[in-house]
Amino acid sequence: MTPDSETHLSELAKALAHPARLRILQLLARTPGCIGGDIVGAIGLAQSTVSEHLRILKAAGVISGEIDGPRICYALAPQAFAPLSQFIATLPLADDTCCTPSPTMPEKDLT
Amino acid sequence: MTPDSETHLSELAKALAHPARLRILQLLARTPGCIGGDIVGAIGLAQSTVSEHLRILKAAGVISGEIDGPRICYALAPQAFAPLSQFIATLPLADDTCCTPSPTMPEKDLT
DNA sequence: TTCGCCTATCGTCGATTGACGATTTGATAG
DNA sequence: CTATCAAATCGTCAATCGACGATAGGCGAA
Repeated sequence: MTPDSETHLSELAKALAHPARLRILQLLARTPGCIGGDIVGAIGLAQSTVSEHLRILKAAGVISGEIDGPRICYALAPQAFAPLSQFIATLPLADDTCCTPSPTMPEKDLT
Repeated sequence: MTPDSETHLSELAKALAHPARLRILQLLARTPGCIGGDIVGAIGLAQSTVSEHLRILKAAGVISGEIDGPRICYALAPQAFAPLSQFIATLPLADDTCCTPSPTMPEKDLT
């Protein structure tokens, strides 16, 4: 794992690390066509705040914004999350570690 | 999607949203047995900083810490990431949206 | 051109995060 | 009991984040 890919992965994760951004992504996934300012109404935050979240998502490369006349058409770039999925998928290699209490049912840990 | 699960997902993502924590998770995944303070040496941060990252990971439920004599045995809880993987997996539903430039090859977007 | 709508950017604010050294807690060894 | 080592917690600091209102820019309609 190069420091580069580490940074990239953490930036991908950061894009998902906010409820508002999760909602935006879901909204994009659900909406059949293009969507612009309707996002503001659906999310319930100020227009400038939503724009900022969209900027973050775009900077992370997980959405793209196409200018479509007076508005903008946002679309998911689902492939962008592949590295993150892969990373998660490679983690459970160690499910036979010495003292895992119960990986399949970790109800109580010493929080 | 309940507000609850939104929060939970964003917290899972936040656990991954830092290079040091990614490195810790990888280290845990790679290490055959238990591991305690060796993490500090491997990560290259101060002991208190590493301890804080471990606390965050534990709070997110993605690792568990078992007291093992004078040290602590940390172990992954790989299942913890399942909700996040699922969320990502459900996103590409909209790959037929009106104006996706090219979901399979989004080389250039209007960054 | 001028108006109105949609989006982006700017500036500011409080809250949170990340890092560190210093200190405290906990358990084993002597 | 005391020394020692590992880990957690505390206190502090700079940096980043998230939200907002205000403002600026782009485009179509009148």
